[in-house]
Amino acid sequence: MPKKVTAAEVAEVAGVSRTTVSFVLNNVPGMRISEETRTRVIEAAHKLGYHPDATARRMVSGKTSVIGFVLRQSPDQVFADHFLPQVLSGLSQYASSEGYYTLFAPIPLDDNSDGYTRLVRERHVDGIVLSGPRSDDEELPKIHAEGAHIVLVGQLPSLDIPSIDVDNVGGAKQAIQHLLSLGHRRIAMITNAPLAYTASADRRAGYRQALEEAGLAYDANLVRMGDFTPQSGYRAMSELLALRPLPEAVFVASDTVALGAMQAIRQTDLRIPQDLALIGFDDIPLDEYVDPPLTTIHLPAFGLGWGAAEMLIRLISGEEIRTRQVYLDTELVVRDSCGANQNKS
Amino acid sequence: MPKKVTAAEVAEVAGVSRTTVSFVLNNVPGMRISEETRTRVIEAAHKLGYHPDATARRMVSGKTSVIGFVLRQSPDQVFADHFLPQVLSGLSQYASSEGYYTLFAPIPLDDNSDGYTRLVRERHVDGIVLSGPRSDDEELPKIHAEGAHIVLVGQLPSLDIPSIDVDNVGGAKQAIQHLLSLGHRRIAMITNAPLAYTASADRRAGYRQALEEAGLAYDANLVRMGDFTPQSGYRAMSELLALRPLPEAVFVASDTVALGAMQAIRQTDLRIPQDLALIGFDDIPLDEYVDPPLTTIHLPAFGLGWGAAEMLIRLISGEEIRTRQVYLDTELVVRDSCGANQNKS
DNA sequence: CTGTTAGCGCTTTCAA
DNA sequence: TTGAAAGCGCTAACAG
Repeated sequence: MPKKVTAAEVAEVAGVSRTTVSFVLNNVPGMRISEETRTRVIEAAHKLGYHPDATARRMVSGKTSVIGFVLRQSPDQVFADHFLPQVLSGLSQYASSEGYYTLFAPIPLDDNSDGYTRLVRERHVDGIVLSGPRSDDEELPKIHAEGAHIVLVGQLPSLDIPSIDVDNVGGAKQAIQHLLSLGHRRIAMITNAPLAYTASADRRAGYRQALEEAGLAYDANLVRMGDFTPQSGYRAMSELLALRPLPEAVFVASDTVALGAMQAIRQTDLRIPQDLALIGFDDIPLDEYVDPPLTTIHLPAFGLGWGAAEMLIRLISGEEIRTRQVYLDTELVVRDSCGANQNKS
Repeated sequence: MPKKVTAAEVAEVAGVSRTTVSFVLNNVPGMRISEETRTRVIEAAHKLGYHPDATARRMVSGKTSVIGFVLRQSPDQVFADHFLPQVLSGLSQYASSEGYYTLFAPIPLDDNSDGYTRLVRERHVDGIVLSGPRSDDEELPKIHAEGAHIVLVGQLPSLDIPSIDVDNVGGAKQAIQHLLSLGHRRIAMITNAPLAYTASADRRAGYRQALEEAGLAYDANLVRMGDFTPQSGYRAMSELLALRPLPEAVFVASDTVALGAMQAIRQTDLRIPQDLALIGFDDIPLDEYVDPPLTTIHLPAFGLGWGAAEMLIRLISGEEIRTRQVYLDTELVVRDSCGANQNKS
C-alpha cells in the first residue's frame, strides 16, 4: 500500500503552512508568493511524490468532474452495438478535453429506475448522457425535475430535456436522391425496425418526402418492415423480389438488415448493382468488405458522443444552450452497390 | 439546482442525532435501535429525499468503489475495436455486481505517462484494468511499484503484474485440428499481425505445434504475414494463390484479415470451401454474414473483461490471487467456410 | 440504545 | 507574503 502523502507533509518539509502549499500547487492567481518559497514547495512535493487527493478536492469543490454515460440497453444490445466504440470515443474525448472523466454505466431496462438515478442523486457524477431513453422511464422526469444535468442521445419529445440525434429524415432523403440521380424510379424500401421507433418512422418519412419531391408517388406496397436483424432483411427482400415488375433499387434503412437483403438477392440471378441497386444506412465497419461494397448513409456516431458531451458540460457550467434539440447531419458514402462507380473504374 | 439534503437535516426532522441516522440508513450490525426510531428515521429520509453524498462517503471510507478501464490505443484503434463493447460489458457487469462503477479512460499512447497514472495516484479509482499494455510504458512499472492495483489485459512478461489473456496457442491449435479432421493436409497460414506482437507469434506457434503433432512438417513458405487489415489479407492470399500446388486450406489468424483473403479468392475460380477451406480467428460479428459464413475461433472478449474485473477487485480487497497469469480458452465456431457442414445440410 | 466528538485531505476566507 | 482556522458531509470510536 502506498502511504498517501498529504499536503501537510509537503508543508512541513518545505517549512511552510498547508495553505501556502495549496496556493503554490494550484497556482492561485491573486497570491504573490516569493519565488524561493515556490520552488521549495514544488521541490518538496516532487520529492515526496505528492498527488492531491481527488476525493478531498471534490469534497470541497462540490463537483466531481465526472460525467456519466448511461446506456439503457440490454447486455445483448450493448454487445451488438456497432457504434458504441465511436460514441464512447467522441464522448470521452470531448469530456477529457474539458477536464472531465467518463463513467460508463450500462443499466439494463429491467433494472428499473434507481440504477442510474443514484449516479446523480448521490453525486457520483456532475451530469449524465443518457443513450436510448425510454418513454416509459418513470425516474427520468423525476431527476430532471430535481435539477439533474441530463442530455439525451435520441429522442423523447414528451420531455423538455436537451437532446442530440441523427437527422434521420435528411439521411433517408440523401439515400433516395442518390438513387434518383442514378436514374432509378421504382424504388423500394425496407425499414430498419418497426415504425414505433422514431428513427424508423423518420427514415421512412424521408424516403417518402424525397420521392414526392421528385414527383413520384409513394407506394406502400414497395415498403417492407425490417426488424434490426439480417434475417428480417432476408425475409423482406424475398417479398420484394416476388413483386412484378421488380423494383429497380432498394433503400434498406439499416446496414445490418441490408446484409440479409443481399443474401436474398444472391440466391437469385440478379446482380448488384447491374440488375438491382442497393443502398443502406448506418455505415457499419463491414460495409466495405461485403460483396459488392455497400453504398450507404454515414451515421455520425462519434459526433453524437462528442456533441452530447459538449452539451452536457455546457449545462453543468451553467452556460446557455442555444439549441436544445440538436440534429446531426448524415453523409452519403458512395461505394459499389448502386452503380455510381461504374464509369469511374 | 437541487439543494442537497444532508444527514443532519434528516436527523433534525426525525428528532435524533446524525449518528443514529447513519446507523439506521447503513443498517450497521451490532447496533440495536428501537423499531420506532428506525422507521422515524427512514420516513424522514424518504420524505426529504435524502441520498448520502458519495464524495463524503469516499472521504471517510478511503475507497472510491470505482475501477478504471484504461485503453492504451489510438482513437483510430478504439474506433475499429470490434471487441470493446464486449470487454466493457463483461468488465462493468462484474464490477457492478460487486458494487463498483467503471471509469472509461482511453489514453492514447503518445499521451505519455501521466495521463492514466493520475487516475490511481490521485485516487480517482481503486485500481485499473489496463488494456493493451506497452512494454515501452515507463510509468507502468512505477505505479506498480507504488502499490497500485493493476490487472493487464494482454501480456507483459517483463513485469510481474497480474494479467489475463486469450490462449492464442491453444486457439490456433483448435483451428488446425479442425482442418486436419476434415482431411486437409496442406495447410497454409496468414498471420494476424507482424510476429512482434505476442498474439501473432503465439498463433503461429499453435499452428506449427498442431501440424507437428499430426506428423506434418512446418513449411515456412506456406506462412504469410497479415497486418491487421483486410488489404493485408488480400495481398497475402494472392501470394498463397500463386503457389503450386495450391494449399488445401488456409488458417487466417484474424477474421478482419480473412475478409481480404476471401476477396482475393473470390476473384479466382476457386470456391470456398469446396476448393479451398478457410478458417479465421476472433469471431467478429460479421462472420455470420459473409459468403460463405466464416468458420472461426471464438475469442472470449466478454470473459476477458469479466475476468479482469474479477482479478482486480480481488486485488483491491486484499485477497490472494491464485493464478497471476490467466489464459482464457477459445472455442471453435463451425460455420460454412471449411466444409464441415456439407453433409449436415 | 443514542448522542458527542473527532477527523478524512483539501480549499479558502480572514488575519497577522 | 504567509498562517490559522473553518468547514465540505459523512462515519465511527467512545461515552453516556
